[in-house]
Amino acid sequence: MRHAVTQTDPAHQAATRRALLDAAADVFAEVGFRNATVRDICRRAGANVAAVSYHFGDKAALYTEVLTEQSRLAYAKYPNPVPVPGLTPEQRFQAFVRSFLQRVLSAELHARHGRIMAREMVEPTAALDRLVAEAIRPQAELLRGIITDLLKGRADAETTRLCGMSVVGQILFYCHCQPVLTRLFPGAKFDDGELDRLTAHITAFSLAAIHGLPDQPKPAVHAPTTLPPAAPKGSRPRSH
Amino acid sequence: MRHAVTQTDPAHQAATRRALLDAAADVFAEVGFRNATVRDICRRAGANVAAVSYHFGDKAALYTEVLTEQSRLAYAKYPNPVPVPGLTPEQRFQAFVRSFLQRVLSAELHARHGRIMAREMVEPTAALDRLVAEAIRPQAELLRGIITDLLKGRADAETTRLCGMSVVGQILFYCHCQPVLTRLFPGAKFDDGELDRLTAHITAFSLAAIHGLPDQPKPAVHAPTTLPPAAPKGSRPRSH
DNA sequence: TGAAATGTCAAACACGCGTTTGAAATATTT
DNA sequence: AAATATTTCAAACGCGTGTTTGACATTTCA
Repeated sequence: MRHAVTQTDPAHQAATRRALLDAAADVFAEVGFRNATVRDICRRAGANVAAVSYHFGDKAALYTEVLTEQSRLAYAKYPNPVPVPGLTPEQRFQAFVRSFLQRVLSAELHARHGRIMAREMVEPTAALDRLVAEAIRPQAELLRGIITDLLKGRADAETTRLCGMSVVGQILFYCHCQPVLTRLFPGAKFDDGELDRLTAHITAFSLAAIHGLPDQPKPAVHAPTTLPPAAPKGSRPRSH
Repeated sequence: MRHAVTQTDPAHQAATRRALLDAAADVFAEVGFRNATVRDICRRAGANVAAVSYHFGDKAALYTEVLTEQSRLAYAKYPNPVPVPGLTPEQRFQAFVRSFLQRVLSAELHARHGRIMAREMVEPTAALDRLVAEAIRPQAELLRGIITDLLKGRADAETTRLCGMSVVGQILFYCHCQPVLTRLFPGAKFDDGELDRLTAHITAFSLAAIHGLPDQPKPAVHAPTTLPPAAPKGSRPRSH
């Protein structure tokens, strides 16, 4: 990769920083910030051990740069749906789920964004606060708006929030639990090759849930094995 | 005279081993296997650095013992619902969700089981295979049976599996994404103090979804922003 | 008792880590 | 061409890690 040019010709000089960012994105996605070693990153980038310190200051600064870039790449390639007037809330909902899944599972981006985010959630670094403010909270607000429209005033803010978490939980499951899924269902894939299937299921499941929610949230039951608030047999609350 | 046991086992000698297991459970839950240090564990246990090596062989063996014990404790305190004849699938479903949430969020057990499992999923150790075989797969089978009953033959095996993952995804969300949740909703708690609320929501959401699923799974859509399966009116695919 | 077995401890070992160093190699400017 | 700035590199530094060591304390039991 570097034999065609001398080591310090301009193309190669710019390339070292780029190679470090690429290698670091892979390593951080694979093993997380703490377990990643700058020696491994530099080896994959074909650079010297001191390169990270020289080009980025230290390992943490490289990480935040990778985090920012991967997030930017994911949203650039798979942006949130733009609010086209005339779209039904159901259509906006499906588009939201689909783009979310794409960003998080995209094989073309090596699922780096999703895997880095998953690690950041289980083992937060100092970069998480900015990430929440700049990426996650807008995302949550977008989803909240869609679900509010879907509910058409049939539920309070708390229920709306819980519905949002039910949706995001379904999506992130395929990202957070890959190691378990591959062991539980060997042979089955849960990458973006299954994008259409996963989008269709999560959309159908969630829309049926939101449309079918009882108008007033039932009070919580206390006994461990008490009656669910659910309907008896035959009642299919798909009122529509 | 002692009994047939030739080895010495007064309560006092067993105390160090016990203290190590307790301290290790806390530390592993807080920072994960890789980031945990035996020095920290031993300090909290009031033991010497060499204690882990002496009593358990090495750090990894201590970890698998902690993993096994915490799983056992969680299931002992909050067992899966026993299949009482006469219970509706809806009742069995709610009991499943509730006990799952309890095991994973229990403050009394310091949420150790859930936090350790969350880390094990994002960063698997050699212990994950056994964990899947002994704990996770039976759990998945139990849920699959309940959902099969709920669906009453209205969906194929693949849809049943996807529904199970939608349910588990909702539950694990509160366990996997705590750091984000506390930043996104400061002041809100998502621990087992909210057990009733979370159980009620996940149960109502999922039952409405499962009861409301279309009888035949729709074919997956292919265009990135095409119609959702439930589009009332004004359906006009976006061109972009 | 006394010797063997068992548990504890401070110290040290071997290794991997992030980072720094100072010189050498290369680009850039004068 | 000379001088300066930039980038690379092998080597090493300082530190934290899991683990081992060997002396010492305690318990067991003939």
